[in-house]
Amino acid sequence: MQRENISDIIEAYLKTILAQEAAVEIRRAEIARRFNCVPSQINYVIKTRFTPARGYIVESKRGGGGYIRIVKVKLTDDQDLVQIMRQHIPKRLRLRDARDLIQELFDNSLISQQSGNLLLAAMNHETLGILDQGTEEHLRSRMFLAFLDRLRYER
Amino acid sequence: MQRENISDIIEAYLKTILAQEAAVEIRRAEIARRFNCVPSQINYVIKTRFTPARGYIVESKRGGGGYIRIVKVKLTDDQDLVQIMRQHIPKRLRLRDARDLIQELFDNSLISQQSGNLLLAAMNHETLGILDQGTEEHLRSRMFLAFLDRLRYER
DNA sequence: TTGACTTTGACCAATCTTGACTATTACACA
DNA sequence: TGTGTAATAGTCAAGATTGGTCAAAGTCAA
Repeated sequence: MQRENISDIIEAYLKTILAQEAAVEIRRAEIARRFNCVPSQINYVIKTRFTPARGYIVESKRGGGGYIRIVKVKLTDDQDLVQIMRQHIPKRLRLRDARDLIQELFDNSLISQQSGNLLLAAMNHETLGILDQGTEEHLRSRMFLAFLDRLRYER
Repeated sequence: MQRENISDIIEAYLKTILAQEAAVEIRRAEIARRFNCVPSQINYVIKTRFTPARGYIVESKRGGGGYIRIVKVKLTDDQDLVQIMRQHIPKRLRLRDARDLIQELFDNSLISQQSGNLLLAAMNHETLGILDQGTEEHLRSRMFLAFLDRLRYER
C-alpha cells in the first residue's frame, strides 16, 4: 500500500533524524526539492505534525544561511509538563489536539495506557457528538483541565 | 445466494481479510466501486457491523491519503461485570450512580485508581455543569458506555 | 399495514497540495 | 555607513482529494 501522501513521508523522514539527534536543521528549499514538492509544503508539515502539543519547538531564520530547526523537547520535571499544558489549553479543544496531549502525557509516563485510552474514549467525538461543535470543544477543554488538575493532586 | 444484500457481502469481504490480518485499511471510494454501491454504504456497513460491542475499533482520515481502518481487538477474559454493567446503564446517569459504578470497577480490579480518579474528574458536575441537567446526565451515560466498551479491549 | 433494515444521493467537513505574494537576512558595494 | 539585491523562509487562500452525515426512498417479513 503506497498511497501515503507526501506530508506523511516528509514527517517520517524528519522523525527518523530526530530519533538519533536531539534536533534537525534543514533548509526548506532543499527538502522540498528532495521530495519533489513546493517549499510551502514543508511549512504545512511542520505546522500540522511538529506542534507544541506534540512536544516540539520550531525555530527558523530567513535570508542567506537561513534554516528551519526542529527540537524535541524533553522535560525533566513532570510537574512542569502539567503546568505548562494547563496554561496552554484553549477554551475550545479539538479532538486531534486532545489526542496529541494525551499521547504526550503517556510518553512522559504521567498516565498509564489504560488511563489514556479511557480519557480518549471520554473525549471522543463519538461520545460528545450529540452537542453542537462549539459546546463539544468547550466541554473537551473543561474535561482536559479537570484531568490535569487531578493529576496535580495525585502526586 | 441471491438473497444476500450488499451490506452482508461487504461485511463478509472485510471479515475475510480480518481473519488473516489484525486490521484492514481501505479507501472508501475504492471499495464502493468494487461492490458497485455508493460510498456512504460503506459507512452503513461499518456502523452496523463493526461496532465496539462486537470488538472492532474503526479509525479514519479524510483528505489526500485518506483511509478507513478497521481493527479487530482481543477481548479480555473476564468481562462479565462489564457486560452486566453495560446492560444496565440508564439513558441518564446521575453523578452519584456514576461514582458507585466507578468504585465497583475499581473494587473488581478492572481499573486502576488513577483511571478511576480521572474518569471521575471527567464526569464530575464541576466539569459537565455548563450543560442543562438533562444533557449532563445523558452525556454522562454516553461517556460511561464508551468507557465500558474500551475496558473490554486488552490494548 | 407496519416496522426494521437497507440503499441512495445531496450536502458537509477534514486534510493535503500548490502557488502567488510577503517578510527577513546576509552581503556586496557605493 | 547606507542601500540594493539575492537568498531564504512565512502566509494565505483556492482547489483537489478524501471520508462523514442525514434523511428520504426502497425492501421485506411478520
